[in-house]
Amino acid sequence: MEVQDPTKVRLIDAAGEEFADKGFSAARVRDICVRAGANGAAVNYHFGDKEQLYVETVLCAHHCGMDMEELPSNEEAGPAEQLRAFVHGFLSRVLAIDEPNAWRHRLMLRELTQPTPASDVLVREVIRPKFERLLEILRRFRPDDPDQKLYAFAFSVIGQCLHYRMARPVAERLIGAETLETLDLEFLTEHITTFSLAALERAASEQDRESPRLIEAKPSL
Amino acid sequence: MEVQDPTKVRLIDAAGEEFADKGFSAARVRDICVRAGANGAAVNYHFGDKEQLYVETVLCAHHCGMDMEELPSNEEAGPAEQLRAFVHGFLSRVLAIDEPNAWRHRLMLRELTQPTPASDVLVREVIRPKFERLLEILRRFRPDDPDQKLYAFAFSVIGQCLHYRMARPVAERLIGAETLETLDLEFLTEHITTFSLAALERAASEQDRESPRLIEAKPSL
Amino acid sequence: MEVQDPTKVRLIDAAGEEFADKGFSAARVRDICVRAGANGAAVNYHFGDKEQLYVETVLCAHHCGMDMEELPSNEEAGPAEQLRAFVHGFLSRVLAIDEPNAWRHRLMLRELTQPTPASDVLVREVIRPKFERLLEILRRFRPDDPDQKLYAFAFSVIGQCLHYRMARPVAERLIGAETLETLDLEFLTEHITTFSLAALERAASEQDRESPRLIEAKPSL
Amino acid sequence: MEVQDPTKVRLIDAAGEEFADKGFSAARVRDICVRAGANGAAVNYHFGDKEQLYVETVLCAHHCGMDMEELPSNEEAGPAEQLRAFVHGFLSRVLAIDEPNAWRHRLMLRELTQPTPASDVLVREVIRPKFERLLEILRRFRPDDPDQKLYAFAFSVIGQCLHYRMARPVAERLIGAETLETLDLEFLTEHITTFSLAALERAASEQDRESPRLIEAKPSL
DNA sequence: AATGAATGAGCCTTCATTCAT
DNA sequence: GATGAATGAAGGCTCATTCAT
Repeated sequence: MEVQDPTKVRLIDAAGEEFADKGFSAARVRDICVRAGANGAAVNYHFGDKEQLYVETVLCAHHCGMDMEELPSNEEAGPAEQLRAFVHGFLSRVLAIDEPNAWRHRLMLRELTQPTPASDVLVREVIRPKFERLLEILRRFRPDDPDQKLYAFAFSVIGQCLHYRMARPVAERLIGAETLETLDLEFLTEHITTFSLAALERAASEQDRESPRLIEAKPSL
Repeated sequence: MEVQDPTKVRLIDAAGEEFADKGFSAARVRDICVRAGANGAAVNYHFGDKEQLYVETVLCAHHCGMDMEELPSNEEAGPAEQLRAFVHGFLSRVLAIDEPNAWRHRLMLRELTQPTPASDVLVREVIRPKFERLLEILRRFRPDDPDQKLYAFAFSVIGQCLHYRMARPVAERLIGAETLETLDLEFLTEHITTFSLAALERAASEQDRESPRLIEAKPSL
Repeated sequence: MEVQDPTKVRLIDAAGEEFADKGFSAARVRDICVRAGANGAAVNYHFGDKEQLYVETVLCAHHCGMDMEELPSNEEAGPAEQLRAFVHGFLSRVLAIDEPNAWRHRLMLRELTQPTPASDVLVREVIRPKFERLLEILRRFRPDDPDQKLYAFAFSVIGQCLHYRMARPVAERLIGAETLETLDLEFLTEHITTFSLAALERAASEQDRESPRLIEAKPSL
Repeated sequence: MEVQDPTKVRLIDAAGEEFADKGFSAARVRDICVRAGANGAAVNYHFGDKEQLYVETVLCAHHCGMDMEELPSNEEAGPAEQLRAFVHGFLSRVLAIDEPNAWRHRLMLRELTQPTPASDVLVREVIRPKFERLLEILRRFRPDDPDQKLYAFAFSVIGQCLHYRMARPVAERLIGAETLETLDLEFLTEHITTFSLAALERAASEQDRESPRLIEAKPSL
């Protein structure tokens, strides 16, 4: 029933915003302290230096706030439903941008494209479990495909989702902010799930036709 | 037909590498000058300041080196072939990472996620034409879909491709560098084209049946 | 007969080591506290500030631990024996370096070369009595010499002894640590006493003959 | 005929004064820059950081200014004259305190008692040659003594000289500044030379009598 | 009596920029 | 056209000190 250290927490919260907005090198520890309402030496007192603050901020990003499980889906549901649940859960975090603690998502996205030593833990504890979960779902559609193919499927699903955060600023300029707003969580969940199901449910025989390099060599499978 | 100032060119080239590697704020003008074999005051002499150097570097990234129209697809080909050609062309740039001038791609990718004032021109002159071209292709598959839906299709295609650059560091850790190598240009062109065609070629009637809120009602799948 | 505050004592002991090793400004109060196993605010709590801690440490250096009067020489002994006893006592402290409380000696040596306000007391209570004692001894050799000459003799004796602490690091590099080890307390007591006696016992008449500006005149030598 | 860089030279000069006065850690680079009339970033521009400035300052201390050779003594002079010349030359630097460039001496004295990595060069290039020179002189007095004994003689000579710099502040308080002034270069040269000659010229037979530990064991030699 | 959290002054250093040549 | 020297602003960080408990 102990009250958690408010200064340190506020510091991490402020650092999260700054790091997510500006990146590590452009973020100023002074700004972080001001934002946290703390003294300019506070980060050095609590974290040693800027880099350790960054590490702790990234770790906190998925320890404290990323337990937003997308799992309302029962395991007994069909694979399509599981995929839809996965996409929904994934997108819900990808699209979260205005809510409090949104910096956690933005910061983790930064780690995806520009990994730092801090992202090792991130991959191990957050991303890999999620990736394995997706692979399981996909394997129910394509039990005979090699891993390589499954990976490509997984990346296709993930890539579609992530794109809405990664390239959001550009997307806004391309189709306008209002139109982009209409591509909301429900719409995109439906779209991406359907889009992906079409490929996954296509008969394996059809699938094989598509490999131009192996047409003669691989007759029936 | 004058030979361009070699120092200025070397400067932009060096700046491109630095900016692509480290981002704007983490890049050091001194490092850029050293890399270009120029004096420490060279960027200020040639470009005024760091920011203008960045702008010119970004502009050069698609003016000088983005002779990106490697699309050998004839207009008379079927839409599937056109899509394949588009994906192939897009992926070829996305996957280019080791070749000289690779910084141009990496730098533009940075602009996607963290747009700067310099990216306005980028969107207008490079990205939008490409996006429109993709929309044309997709519209031949789905002439009756609203724009909103077409945008979603386009983003699905683009997102799949871009993911292999955006999240490449993480992907390497997830499936291993060697396995990731096997997902090469040919393989991914085939995979993404097929994956997308499956969704695009599915009848619109099927498409519409998939209401996201009919989970229990969903009959067969 | 109260047991003295153990924390305060440990603090002074730790401070002594730090100050003797690094000097006043390079010593860190945090390191002192850590070394004393006390809280980081302990020195400010017990001593007010760093400077007062230094003063108290210097004072303690000769109050508590400088039971330096190990001179077993009887007053009735000849002056040569008294000189030997003095040199022995002085050297024994000068050469003490590894024993516990060695910081007291090292710290006082620092005060010799870089005096601080704290060294006023040191001179008055420790150094001057010792100096006067040496002058008494020397005066028995040279009752007719002026003070100026006696001072020079005294400084010659003291200078020879102190050199083995002052320039010890350099001496080690010059002749090697092992060879320097052979110049131990007994050896040096003998050497310095003999060396000095030779000068002291030389007849004053001889002494005066040695005019520095009679280089050619110098007869035999 | 090139004019030497004034800023860098002024910087070293100012640094010399500061370091000699306050030691490395207590010296402020800002003060050094102010004293040199240079910008606060000047030391970092010219030397990289404070530590490298210190090293260069120490090196400069004996490269540029320590070529004040005490050698007006001809090699053909007797050993006593050579010793006198050595003492004179050594003392002249030891006592130099008010003249310009005096910081060189004070700084090197600091290195004697508190050696830093920078003092390696100092020992090798400045101190050891001087020490060897002294040993040569002494060996002419005592050709049969072992090295150990010669070292002790050398340290006795050096110790007497150095004491007037090492403990000068304390000596002032002990005998008064005015009296200390009378112990000037000429007086001390004479005193220390005579003092040392008495010991050196004492017959070897006498010398041996003095070793109390070997009285019975070492009868005649 | 003693501590952990927090502070503020100031230091070293970095870095883009300018200036004289 | 280009450079080396020099600068000013600002950043991260250290450290002694203070305060509430």
